[in-house]
Amino acid sequence: MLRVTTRIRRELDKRLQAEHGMTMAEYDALVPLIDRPDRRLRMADLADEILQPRSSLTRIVAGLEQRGLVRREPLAEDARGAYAVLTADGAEAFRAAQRSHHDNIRELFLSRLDDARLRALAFAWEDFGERA
Amino acid sequence: MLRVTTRIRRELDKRLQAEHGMTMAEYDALVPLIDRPDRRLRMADLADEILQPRSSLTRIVAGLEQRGLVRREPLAEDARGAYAVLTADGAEAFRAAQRSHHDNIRELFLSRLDDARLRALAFAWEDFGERA
DNA sequence: CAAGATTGATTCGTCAATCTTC
DNA sequence: GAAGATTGACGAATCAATCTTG
Repeated sequence: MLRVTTRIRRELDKRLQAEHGMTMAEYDALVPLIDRPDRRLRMADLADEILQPRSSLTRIVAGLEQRGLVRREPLAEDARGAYAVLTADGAEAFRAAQRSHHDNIRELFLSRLDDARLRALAFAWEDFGERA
Repeated sequence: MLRVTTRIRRELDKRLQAEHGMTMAEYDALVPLIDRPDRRLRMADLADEILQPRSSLTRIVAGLEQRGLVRREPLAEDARGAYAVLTADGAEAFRAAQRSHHDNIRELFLSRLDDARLRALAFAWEDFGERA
């Protein structure tokens, strides 16, 4: 199962790159940002949300910033910290990517499972992270 | 779910490296070899089994060969081809790695699911590869 | 000296190009 | 010219070391 999901993730990544020039690591980083009303998160908090080391997030945000999808902003309260802020371009690019990404997930994954199997999966995984 | 499984795989990989100096890609490549009675497979066939591009397999086998776990062997029938052959050292190293890898899978994954959830997972994933 | 963040250096994975044999 | 396999070159991920501010 780990093998299959890895394979699906690889294919999703490839398509996202081909269709939107965006890696899945970048996509994953944008998700928590677009969910925020102010579209910003501190670097460390964002890194934790997407389960990535801080150094990896630095590279990811650097790439996104260069393409104008995210910008860094210093904090007033703490001169050490920095926000990653989603730009208007970034929000638009993300939504476009999200549409085809969801389509791809349906095609490669969800459509291959009937209702009973989907329910079984939902049951098996619910609260996995929270359980011991 | 894809996120969680990716995270588990990352942790499994890290532990395999720390405990046995072996990546999961290497581990995955050894599995089909140890299953064969003659402990050998053609490079292209092995690449297909583990769902990796041929070029990736070449690197993986190169690393394993350097450590004496695998050796390359030319084919009598076709001078283009090459076998990857598991050595005695390789078989021993693999079995040791396999023990702790299975322990790690139990700890990070299986132990967090009760029987009902394990059955649900098995049901959801059975024959996934074979279905449309 | 701890926390937030970045950088240097290394490794891993992959594509496209290449080499050899069929 | 196609198949089997490897190599060159590049991108992505991550650890340890570093820089700055608290």
